[in-house]
Amino acid sequence: MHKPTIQDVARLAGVGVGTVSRVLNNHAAVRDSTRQTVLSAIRDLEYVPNPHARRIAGGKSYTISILLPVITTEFYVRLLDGLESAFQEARYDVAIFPLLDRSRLERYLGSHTLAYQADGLVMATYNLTQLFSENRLREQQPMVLVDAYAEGVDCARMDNHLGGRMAGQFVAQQPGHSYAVWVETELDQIFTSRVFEERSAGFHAAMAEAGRTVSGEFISSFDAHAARTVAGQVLDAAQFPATVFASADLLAGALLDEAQARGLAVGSHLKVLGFDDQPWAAARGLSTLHQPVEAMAYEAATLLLSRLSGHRGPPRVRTFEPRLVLRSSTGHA
Amino acid sequence: MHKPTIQDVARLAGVGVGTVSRVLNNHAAVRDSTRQTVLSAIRDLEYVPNPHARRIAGGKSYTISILLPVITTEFYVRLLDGLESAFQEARYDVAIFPLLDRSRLERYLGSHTLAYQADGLVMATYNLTQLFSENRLREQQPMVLVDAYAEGVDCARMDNHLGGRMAGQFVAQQPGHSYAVWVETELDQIFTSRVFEERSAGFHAAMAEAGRTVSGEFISSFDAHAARTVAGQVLDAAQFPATVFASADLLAGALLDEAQARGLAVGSHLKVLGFDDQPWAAARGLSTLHQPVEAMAYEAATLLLSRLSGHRGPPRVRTFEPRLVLRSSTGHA
DNA sequence: TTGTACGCGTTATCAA
DNA sequence: TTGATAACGCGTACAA
Repeated sequence: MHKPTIQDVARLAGVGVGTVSRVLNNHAAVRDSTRQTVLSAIRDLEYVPNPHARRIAGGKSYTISILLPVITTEFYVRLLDGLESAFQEARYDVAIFPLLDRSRLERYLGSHTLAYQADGLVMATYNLTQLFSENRLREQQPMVLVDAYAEGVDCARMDNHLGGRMAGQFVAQQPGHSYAVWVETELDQIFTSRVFEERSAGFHAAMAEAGRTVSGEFISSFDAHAARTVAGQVLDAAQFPATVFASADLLAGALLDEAQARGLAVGSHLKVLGFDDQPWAAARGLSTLHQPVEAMAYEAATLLLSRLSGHRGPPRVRTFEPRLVLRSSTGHA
Repeated sequence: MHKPTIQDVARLAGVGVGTVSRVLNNHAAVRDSTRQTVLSAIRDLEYVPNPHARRIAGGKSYTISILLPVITTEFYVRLLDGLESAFQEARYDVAIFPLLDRSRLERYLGSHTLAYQADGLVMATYNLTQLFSENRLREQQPMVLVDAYAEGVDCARMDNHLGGRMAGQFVAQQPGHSYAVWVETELDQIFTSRVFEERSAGFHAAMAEAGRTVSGEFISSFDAHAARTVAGQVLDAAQFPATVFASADLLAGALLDEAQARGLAVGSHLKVLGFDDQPWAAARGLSTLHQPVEAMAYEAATLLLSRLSGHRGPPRVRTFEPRLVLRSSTGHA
């Protein structure tokens, strides 16, 4: 009474194992009536293909490893969801490798873990391609960058420059003074993402085009406590009416908190624009830039899958655009 | 120029594949000289055994899957580190499966992901054993709970009751009024952890034993914004001098913030005791309960590995004790 | 359109 | 102590 195999299915359905395999893999020509017979046999036996046997027979591991930073933020939850659903459709498995710090990166590179044995690699946010030159990652491994950009690799990225520009254009239209809060860049070269630099460049370009000046800029590290402290600094320094572009919703949320504590009228006296559209943003009326994360993730998976099925050709870059969502924190709706 | 197989190693070492396999698995009798020959061949070829082939031939996959909640908090970083290092020592591979919500749990159970095919299962914080009765998880799969407890399964857990008790004993010694802040319990049965209930029970028991009453209790969800709001409520309601036990450092941190904003003297007029000993706790002078997370994780791995190597017998429970760390938020040091 | 037979990389058995 | 060889469950040429 062991787990049913493809043999059992074939016997019950009265066909050869080859036919069962074809049904399993949606292969070309199988007569529809036999397909049905096979499928019902599969159901009856509650047959589930053994993925390990599939891997060994097919010569592929049917596994993709995903290297990503901390995953608690909504952004990475959505990213992971997009990637996993796309890969699952293609019957690929996913090995998640959270990159928490450099020592974990070393562990990944050094050990011969499952992740390292994968057919393909997805790298999120960080541009780890510089590890190529160190020959740490096998050059020929098919891979794709999500939410990051590098030359010579397929990329699916958010247009953060445009996002910053959209923010700048909006802010430039508001009366009064303009401020911005940025996220501190990581010191470790390898773990540096250019996301916030790009948002900043776009923001400044738009402000300059509109002939507006930024009255003050602030930098915060990416955690709630620091954000709140910086929010206090911003409101101490600001001249009102003021519009603040916070380059991440985390920072914008802290500004809303601090403004509330000070009894400031958010939406008129003080306007706040965030970036990310976190789940709570709608409830708190935070205007922000929404990112099509799932679409970007899905596209990244598609790019990688095409390489895995033999696609050659120059690296492709897919760019996704944020969308401005206006709510009460800027006096809308 | 493909990946070397056991055949290649055997050929280079001038032995049979059986011998190589024996060396690989530390099997009984292999002459030491041939063992060395084989090992050096393995090194030369940079040979790595194919886990899928092992799975299919030997019935084991040498993979452990780890089901755990969001992993950004320091607690899970440390937990993951402890687990990974223990399993790596035993040459087991690790498949991480972050359980972000119910849909991801479904994905794990429904699809036949790598994680699902592992030899063993580690479940962190959540007690998912009720899924057994639904026959969703294969009953016979070796598994261990970390940071959780259930009957009939090996567990490595923190004694949260004792932690709460230690907090209660400390708070009971302080003059003035006593308050407590708890973390909201998840609504979803499956994702319910009893951690905070236990801390609460221990706390109340200790207070009762000391003949002290709790002047007020508050509940917050586990996020920075809510914590700050609740912190405000606590300080609004409190009569001073007051000592507040916050059942998680996240909550305690919000209390420190709010107290600072109000200009309250922390350490005398207001004392705050947290739970977790987050990395920032020392810098901010937060008194708190430190948890030996790595040790607990390592022990969990050991329990599981013993099952995998054939250990039978009744479920074992290993309990770890928090340690009270006193800093300036309670007027120490 | 379908069935047969071989190969994938490893472990386990058995004879040497 | 070793080597040859039969499994393991599946994909896929190739033949029918």
